[in-house]
Amino acid sequence: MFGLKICKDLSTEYFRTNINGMSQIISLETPANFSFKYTVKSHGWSDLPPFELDEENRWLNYVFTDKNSGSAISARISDGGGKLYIEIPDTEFNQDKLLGDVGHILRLDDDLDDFYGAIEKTNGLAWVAKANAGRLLRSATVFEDLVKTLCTTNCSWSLTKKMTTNLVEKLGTPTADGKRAFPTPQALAEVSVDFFRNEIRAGYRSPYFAELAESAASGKLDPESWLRSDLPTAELKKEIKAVKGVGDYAAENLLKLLGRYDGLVLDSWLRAQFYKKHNGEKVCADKKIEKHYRKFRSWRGLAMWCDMTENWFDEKQ
DNA sequence: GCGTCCAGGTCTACC
DNA sequence: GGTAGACCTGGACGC
Repeated sequence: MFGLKICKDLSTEYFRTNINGMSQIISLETPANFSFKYTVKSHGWSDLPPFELDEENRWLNYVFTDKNSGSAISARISDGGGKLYIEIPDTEFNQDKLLGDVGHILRLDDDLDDFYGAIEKTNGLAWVAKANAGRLLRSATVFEDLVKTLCTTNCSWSLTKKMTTNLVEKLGTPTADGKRAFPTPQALAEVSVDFFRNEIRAGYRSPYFAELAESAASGKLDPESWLRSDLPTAELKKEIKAVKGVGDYAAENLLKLLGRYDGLVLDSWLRAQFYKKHNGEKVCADKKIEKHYRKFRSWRGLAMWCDMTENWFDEKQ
């Protein structure tokens, strides 16, 4: 396992450099089969604030929150071949927590050997292991991923971006350099349903957001506990679906970000991609899609995602 | 510029 | 368990 443990091990080996006395750079070792490029572009999250991706200059920006102090800092993460370099302002911030969060969002502790083994003999998927793809970018908290997933339901990607941007800009903790973190459950719980409707443009989802924020802020619901849950995936899915506004698609999307790939996360886009690639552009039942990926067992959701997003990457590594 | 239609996933009521 | 209609927004399109 990489992630937190390794981050702790590295905590005494920080590589610090002052840049004009304004910022410092911390380095973090990555697993041998980690690809920065394939991870940050693994799905649409890098397009949503507080993520900011610069493909040309190869860095990913994210605004981290220190839960204890309540402060937020903007961090620029870039790849240095075997290491990540994280540039942060030269200010007081819990660096162990920051490194843990970086490991979490980039899935450094994901063990994909079994997945690569499951797909290595499958025509059309060999590139995945070769490119070290398969790590799916996620937010620093499950709560943030849950809210963002709700923002993807029943709307266009542009509306998802709009809602997420409004949440961050109107309710996120500001950083010293003018950026904002994703709002905490407490910050969301302080605004009304009308605020979600009129300011966030969440439409009919507004009461769902208000209810979710209230539950998470009061401690009645603890989305972070799902990361450590021992429940079988079907049971955990049932628990996630108990959140108003979360149906099959949203629950499976969140499970995917929790590291459980049993579900295919079928939405209209994914179905259309499958019809195009494997069914002669003809519509078919979901059961046929499920049958196609059944052989990958607990990895079927990740196998399908990689299969459908193959053409997102210009050249294979 | 305005009106209309459509896509998108979930909830609720009903069978 | 399956199905139909409502929910709401932004984009596309026609006028």
